Amino acid sequence: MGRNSCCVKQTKLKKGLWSPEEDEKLYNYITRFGIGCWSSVPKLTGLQRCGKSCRLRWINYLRPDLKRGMFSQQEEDLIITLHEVLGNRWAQIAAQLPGRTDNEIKNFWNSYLKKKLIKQGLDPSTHKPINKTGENCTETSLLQMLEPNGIPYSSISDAMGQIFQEQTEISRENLVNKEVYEYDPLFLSEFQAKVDPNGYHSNFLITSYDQNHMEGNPNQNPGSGSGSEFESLPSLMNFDHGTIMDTDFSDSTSTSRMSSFLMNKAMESSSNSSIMNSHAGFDQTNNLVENPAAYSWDAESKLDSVFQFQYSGIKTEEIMPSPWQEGESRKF
DNA sequence: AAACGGACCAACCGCTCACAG
DNA sequence: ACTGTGAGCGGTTGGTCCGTT
Repeated sequence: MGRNSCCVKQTKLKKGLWSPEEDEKLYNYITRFGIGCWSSVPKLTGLQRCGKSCRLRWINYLRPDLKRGMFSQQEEDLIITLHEVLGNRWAQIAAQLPGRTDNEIKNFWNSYLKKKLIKQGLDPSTHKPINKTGENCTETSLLQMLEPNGIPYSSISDAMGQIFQEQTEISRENLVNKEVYEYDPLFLSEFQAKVDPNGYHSNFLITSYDQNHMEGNPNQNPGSGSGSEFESLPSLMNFDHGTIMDTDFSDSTSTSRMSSFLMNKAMESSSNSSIMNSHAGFDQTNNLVENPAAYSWDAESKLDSVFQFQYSGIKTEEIMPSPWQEGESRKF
């Protein structure tokens, strides 16, 4: 039995979407004092929010190292591969994708990747081909398989649920026993070894993944300079992703959803660049300096169909858009 | 133009874990 | 060992957008 939500304790606490003013309060506080005790943040900032809500808002939205915009093909492949090994451990998956949040990845998985795997005939839970005997299938995938044949979901759902749950648990247990929790390049190599050469991941290749970057060594991020800047602010290094990297704010649709607070930050400093790199800089006193390029993007810019994705300071080849990037307009 | 439904995603909720007292 | 508290995680929900009818 869990405790009541912290937001329930105090009836006056506000819920729902954050206003630009609230964002600004939280942003100013964290950038000035760093991350400390979240439960005291509402009191210190004057926000009518619970600490939990403040933490979530910072992690998922306000923190400077967030990468916004669509997922690249590489990120997409990495998520699929990590999910195959880690399951729904979104935080651990997010730890391997700097600038992405667990919530973001979880939403991306549920809204797009899961369906993509199903379309490819793969079970999204096991990542194995869906076969007609139901072996290696989850409830969902089997239901999808049977439903077109005229068998109603409801008639088989309950009966199959337990069986599939057991299978999933066994599979998960094996993964947990691997104790793969931290980034390990050899571990990623193992991913490749596990990839079915005939399956979806046949083209997947992790190239030059920078271990120093993953270990939070900011000096291994040539060209950006952002890592070393963050190194000077230990209190802000308590992120899930301990590293800062170039951020692509080029996605116009996602920026349209930014709060006006962040948008204002952008407009203030977007005089000379259409697609900006996001660099949060800090001065000698560990205060965040509003770098002319920080939080800046051109709200009018459209994402090129072919764009460059900078990963760990290593520029990858041009990445072709995902099918859904080509075929449908999507918001990210 | 209005109604409807699906997709998306920010935020919440319930729970576990870690840790201090 | 027990209890209280805060942090963090994963599942779920509800509001909004957008395409279709």
